[in-house]
Amino acid sequence: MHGSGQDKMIRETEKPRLLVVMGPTAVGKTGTAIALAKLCNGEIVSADSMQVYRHMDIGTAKPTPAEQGLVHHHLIDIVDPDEAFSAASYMERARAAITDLHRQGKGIVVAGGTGLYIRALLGGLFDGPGADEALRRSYAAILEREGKPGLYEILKSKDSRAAAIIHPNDAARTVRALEVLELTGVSIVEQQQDHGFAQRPYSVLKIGLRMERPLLYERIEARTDQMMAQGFLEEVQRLLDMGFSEDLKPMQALGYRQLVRVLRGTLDLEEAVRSIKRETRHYAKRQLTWFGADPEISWFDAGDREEIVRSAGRFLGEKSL
RNA sequence: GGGUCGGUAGCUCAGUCGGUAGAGCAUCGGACUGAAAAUCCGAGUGUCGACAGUUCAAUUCUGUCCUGACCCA
Repeated sequence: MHGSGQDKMIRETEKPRLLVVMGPTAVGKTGTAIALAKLCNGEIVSADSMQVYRHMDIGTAKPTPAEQGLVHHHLIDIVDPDEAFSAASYMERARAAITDLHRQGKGIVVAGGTGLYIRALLGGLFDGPGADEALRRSYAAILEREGKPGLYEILKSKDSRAAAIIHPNDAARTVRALEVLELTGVSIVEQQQDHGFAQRPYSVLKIGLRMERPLLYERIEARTDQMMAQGFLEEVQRLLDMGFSEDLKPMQALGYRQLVRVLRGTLDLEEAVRSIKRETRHYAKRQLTWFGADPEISWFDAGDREEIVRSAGRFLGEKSL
């Protein structure tokens, strides 16, 4: 016989169970996540690299106040656009939120389209140094002066293992590899291989939402038009008025960078909307590639809410067995 | 009605002094460990308007037709 005290102990020591809703942009993750959260008396932990920013609402397709009123959302509106943020900050804060929810006995639904953030949350990141702005500025200067070949030559001479993996044109990864080597003395490749995203702090059901490509693209275009109608351009103007520079990372995001140019008068509005639609399609394609490579994902038709709920119920139900 | 210039990839076009063709964008595929809506890599997907003639061989030359733009009436 099991006493209730023992049950409680088992429950407290077992890993938190997570429903993770993933898929390309505009496939309907928000609605599915809300439905699942209601099912399990849960709350939502967003896994979206843009929705973390305050004041960026329309362009990031953030859940509306009404939607956020239905179910509590975490990891949304947690930093200003001029604050540093990263996959590591995400991991730390999302894990804290999950620990909290688990203690409260709440259900937990992770939902988002940022593959790296989900991977970091579920598997960890190698224990390396964060961004070193001074170092990055100095490499940016080298890049400016000598171009990508010059930067890559430095990597080749200092870390041939990393150079073998990183493409000469990929300046972002070249800089990161140099940064890690300089700050730790150990090749980034070695540290990544040792780590291998091997942490398993959670018990997870990965729910992938799929949709026929033409329909997905239609939804992306319709949603872009809707964003414009809702005042996306005005939102960008507001951000600039608040003093957030167009050089900030989040202001380089899809849509924001085009609309900044419209406001600067260097891009035609119609052209900008076309560009946003096109690049959002490309973005969805990259997400599909990322998630498609994950063999742990169970895929569902985005519209088949019943089947998703049934599978989630089975996964969560095992908890009480 | 006459004339000129066009019709080649989904789009805009280049090209072949006759040996079945290639750029940009679109599209498709891939990578991704502290910027990830970022960054980067790869692939041409084609009745060369139609029919006929010349030719070993025609998308290319010739003719007719269809079609678009412009000019003259």
